[in-house]
Amino acid sequence: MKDPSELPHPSRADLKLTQVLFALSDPARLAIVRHLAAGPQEMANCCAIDPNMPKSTKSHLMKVLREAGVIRNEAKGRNRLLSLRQDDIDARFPGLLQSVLAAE
Amino acid sequence: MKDPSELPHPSRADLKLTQVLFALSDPARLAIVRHLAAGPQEMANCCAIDPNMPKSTKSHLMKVLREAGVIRNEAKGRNRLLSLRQDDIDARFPGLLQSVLAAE
DNA sequence: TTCATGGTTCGAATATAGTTGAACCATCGA
DNA sequence: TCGATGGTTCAACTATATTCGAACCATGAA
Repeated sequence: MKDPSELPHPSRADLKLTQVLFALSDPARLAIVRHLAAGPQEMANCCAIDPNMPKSTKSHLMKVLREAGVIRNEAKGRNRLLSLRQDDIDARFPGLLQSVLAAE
Repeated sequence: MKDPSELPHPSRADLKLTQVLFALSDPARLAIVRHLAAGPQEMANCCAIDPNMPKSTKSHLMKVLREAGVIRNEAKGRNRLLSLRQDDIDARFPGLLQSVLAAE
C-alpha cells in the first residue's frame, strides 16, 4: 500500500555534485538548509523565514532542494516534514555540507 | 601606470558564498576549476577541454568564475594566465574547495 | 461527510543565464 | 609598422529558472 502522496527522491548514488551546488547557490534555499541543519522541521513552521511568500513559491524551493537530494520531504499527517539528507550528502561529498554550513 | 587590460576581481572580503557555489554548479566551469587546481594555466592551453567552443563562450565562462572570485585572470603577454584563488576561498570558506575538488 | 488546512501541480508570465558572431584591442614576431 | 594571435566586449537570441495565482488533493476535525 504505497502512499501516493510520496514525492520522488533521488537515491544517494544518484546525487550530482553540480546539482547539489546549484541547489545551495540560492540565498533562500541556503537559508532553509541552515534551518534544517538543526533538525527536521515541519514546513509550516520552518518557513517562518518569509511568511509572505506564496505557498507555490515555497513548494518550488523545496522541490529544487528535494530533486537535488539535499532535503527529504515526507508526508506527516496534514503537514510535510522536511529534513536535511546529511548522511547521504556526507557519504557522497564528504566535508561539503560542513564547510557550507560553517561559512560565516 | 595601470594596465588597462586588467580585469576587475572581487576582493577576498567581497566573496559571496552563494555566488561561489553558483559558479561551481556548472559542469564546464567546475571542470576548469579542477584543471586549475593543479596550478595556473594559460587560457589557450587550459581550455583544451572543448576546442570547438567559441572563444566568446570560453571568455564568458571565465568571467563568471572571475566575478565570483573563484579564479584570477591576468594578462600575460598576448595570453591570459588563469589561476585558482585557493588562498582566498580557503580563507573565507574553509574546506569548501577541498571537498568540492575531492568529490568523485 | 463535510469543511478548513497545508501542500503540490499546472500554466503563463517574467527574469536571469548561456551561446555566439562580429567588432575591437593589445601584444609579439617578422 | 604590419599582420596574426589570443582574448574581451557587445548585442541579439535562445534556453533555463523563478514567481505566483488557480485548481486540485489528502488529511484530520467537527
